[in-house]
Amino acid sequence: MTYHKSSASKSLAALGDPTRRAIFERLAASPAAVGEIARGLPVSRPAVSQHLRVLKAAGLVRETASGTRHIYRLDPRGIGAMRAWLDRHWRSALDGFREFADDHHDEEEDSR
Amino acid sequence: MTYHKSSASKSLAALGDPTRRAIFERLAASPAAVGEIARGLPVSRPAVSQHLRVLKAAGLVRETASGTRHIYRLDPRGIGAMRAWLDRHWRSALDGFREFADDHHDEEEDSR
DNA sequence: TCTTATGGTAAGTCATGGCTAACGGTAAGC
DNA sequence: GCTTACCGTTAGCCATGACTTACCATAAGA
Repeated sequence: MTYHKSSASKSLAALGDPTRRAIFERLAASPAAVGEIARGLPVSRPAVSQHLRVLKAAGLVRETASGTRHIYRLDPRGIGAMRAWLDRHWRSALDGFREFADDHHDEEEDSR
Repeated sequence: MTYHKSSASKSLAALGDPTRRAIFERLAASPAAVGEIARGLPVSRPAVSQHLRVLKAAGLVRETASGTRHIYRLDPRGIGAMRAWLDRHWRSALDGFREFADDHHDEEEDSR
C-alpha cells in the first residue's frame, strides 16, 4: 500500500489533510506555540499537537522548547524536497504538454 | 472543515493519496491509457478510473479520448499552481529559518 | 509549596474515502 | 449483426485516521 516513502512523498501525504495545511500556512506567517495555533482553528489543542507530530515526522516543521512552550516553525528542508520533486514532474509535464499542444494548436490557448 | 479550496489546496489534497501519487508519477514518465496504468498498480481498473477523476478535478491531469481509449497526461497548469504555492512558503520558511539559525549558530549546521 | 499555564499521550468514537464487484455503454474488428 | 476491448459509474464494504475527552508531566509565578 505504501508505494514510495521518499521524503517528498511523506511531505505530500502530510499536507493532504486540510487541517495540517491550515497549520502549515499559519506557521508560514510566523512561528507559533501549540496553543496559539489551536486558538485560530476549529479543532482542539490535542488535535493540533497530533498534526504537528505528523508534520514534524515529514520534515516540514521544526520544534524548539522554551519553558513549557513548544515553538513550531517551518523547516525549509522538507519543503525543499517537495519543491524539487514537483519541479522534476513539472518539467516533464511541460515537455509532454508541448508535444500534445502541437497536435491540437486550434482548440484553445494556454501557456502561463 | 474545508478551509481553503484554492487550486493548490485541491492539488495537495489529491496528491495526499499514495495510489494517486503513483498514478501521477506514472504519467510523468509518459501519457497512458487507464488500463495501462492499472496494469502497473496493485489496484483494479475502476479504482484507477476514480483516482483519475480526482486528479482531473484538481487540474493535475488532462484527458483525451481516442476511440474507447482514454489517454491521460499531466497538466502543467495544476502543477504550476502547486509550485507557486510551495515557492511562497518555501521563501518564508527560509527567512524564518535564517533568523532562527542566527540564534543557534552552534548546535549543528545544515543549509542544503 | 501550591497554583497556573503549557503540551504530549492514550483510549475510544465515528466519519471520510479508497477499494472491489457488477453493471451499462461505446468503438473497432470480424 | 455479434464479439471483443476499453472505460465510466454505482453500491456497498471496510479500514484508515481525524477528533474529543481525560489524564499526566513539567516549568514558571506567587
